[in-house]
Amino acid sequence: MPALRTFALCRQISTLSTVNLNKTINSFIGNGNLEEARKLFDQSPNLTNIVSWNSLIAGYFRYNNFRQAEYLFDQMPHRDVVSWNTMLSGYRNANNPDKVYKCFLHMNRYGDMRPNELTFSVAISSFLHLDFKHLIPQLHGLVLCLGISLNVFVGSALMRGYIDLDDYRGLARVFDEILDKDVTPWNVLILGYMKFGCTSEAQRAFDMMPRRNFFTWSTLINGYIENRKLNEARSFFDKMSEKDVVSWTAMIRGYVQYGDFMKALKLFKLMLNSGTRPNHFTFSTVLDACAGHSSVLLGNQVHACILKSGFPLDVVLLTSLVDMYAKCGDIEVAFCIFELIPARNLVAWNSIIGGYARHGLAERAIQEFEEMLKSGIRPDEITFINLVYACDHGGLVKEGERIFNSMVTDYGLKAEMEHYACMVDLYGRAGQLEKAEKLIKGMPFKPDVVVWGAFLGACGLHSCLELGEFAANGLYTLEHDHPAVYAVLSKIYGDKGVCSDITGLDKLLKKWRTTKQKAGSWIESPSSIN
DNA sequence: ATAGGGTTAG
Repeated sequence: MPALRTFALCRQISTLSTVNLNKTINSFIGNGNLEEARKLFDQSPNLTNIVSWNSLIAGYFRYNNFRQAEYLFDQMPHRDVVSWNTMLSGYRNANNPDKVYKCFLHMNRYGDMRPNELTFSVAISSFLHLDFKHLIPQLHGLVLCLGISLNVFVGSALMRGYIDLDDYRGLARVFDEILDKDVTPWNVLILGYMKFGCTSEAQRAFDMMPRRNFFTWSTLINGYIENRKLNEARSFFDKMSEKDVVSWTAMIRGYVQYGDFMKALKLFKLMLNSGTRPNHFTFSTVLDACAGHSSVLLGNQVHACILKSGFPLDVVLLTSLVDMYAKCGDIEVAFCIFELIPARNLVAWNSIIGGYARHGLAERAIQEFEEMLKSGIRPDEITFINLVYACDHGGLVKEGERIFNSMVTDYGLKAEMEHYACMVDLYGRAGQLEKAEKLIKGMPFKPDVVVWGAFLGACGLHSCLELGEFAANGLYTLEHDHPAVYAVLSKIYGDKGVCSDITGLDKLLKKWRTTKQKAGSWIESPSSIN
């Protein structure tokens, strides 16, 4: 009897100490003191239980010490479902879906462990926006087979999966099946409807949901922006009670995206007056607006605003400045700022090369390209669009041809529509119409309006009747009343003294005169934000 | 001890 009592007492003491040990370890981890936590853990091997192991593993993941987390996991005498989930969630937060996948397989194959809701919520959410997303319906099947209920976490993750897979019905079905929906599944539903372009369904969900939070409003507004409904977006944006930097920036960005630069800049001014402080996302977006508006005056004001705000000029911000000055016509200032960028990345190089290209400074564009290669940055498709564009506008036919070919042979990049359009323009301007024709005929996809337009323009420039008709025909198949068709053809016919054999060309010409596209200077007169 | 939504650069 006394022996039994002693045993019970010991047990109680040891249980208490284990709880205390866990508490102490956790408080060390909470303070970021992993070393102390580990020391304590190692010093009391007979007091550690599975909770302390799991805590330490989670702690190592939190501070990105994957090696130690994996080491401890391997050393564990027993693992429970929390141990596995901790590993999955650690890998998920480290953006390592590959390891999530392997760990999930391992858990089910050898772990003799039944996955729970948390397992699925973590696994599914790691597979979003990736090739792994095709596993998501299978995981859904497994959830059903195991009789696991669709709680808000699993449900929301699954909904996002179906959005990813463009499965409208999957999305709606999962939403219906979620038990005790809180605000998140509703938000995801709005997100999905907006992604599918169903703005009125999204609006209806917004109207009928029982509770809304900040994300609900953001999701609705961003959805309207995505669907080009700027007025709706703005009207909800104005009704939003607590706007933060992100919502302001998203709204400003929306205007920039659709070319309404002045509205973007005015909204930026409202933002400053509202007391919300811009961050580098905002500044970068606003500089984009200045660039689009081609107003170096506004750009200067924003530049001054950035300097005054004491905001650190990082690569992104400096690149936006380079782009802004280049697009506003001040390529020399753009270059000065470019030289200030300490660690130039691909986008920074592309900006300056693009700037030179737009200014017709082909040699300098190519020179910067060489520098870029020397610094070990690999060019991408955009780099080559800029380079070919530079050669096009600088009249460097041979060089353009060489660069275009090296893109494919030396860098393994695929020529896209814009590359072809530039090359056609390049050959066309130089009068090498046959080469342009050959390029068009050899394209792996159907030429678009820009390609045909460039070719047709070249035919007009060099008054080539036969190819001009070929080009006009190509353009006509895409757009029946493209004004360039009649303009260019009538010029060629005039030059060649050929009678129009297109029925009603004169009538069409008259129509063209009335619908002629408005031309405007790229550089607008400076104006202030008001 | 492990879990979920919105914004950058060409």
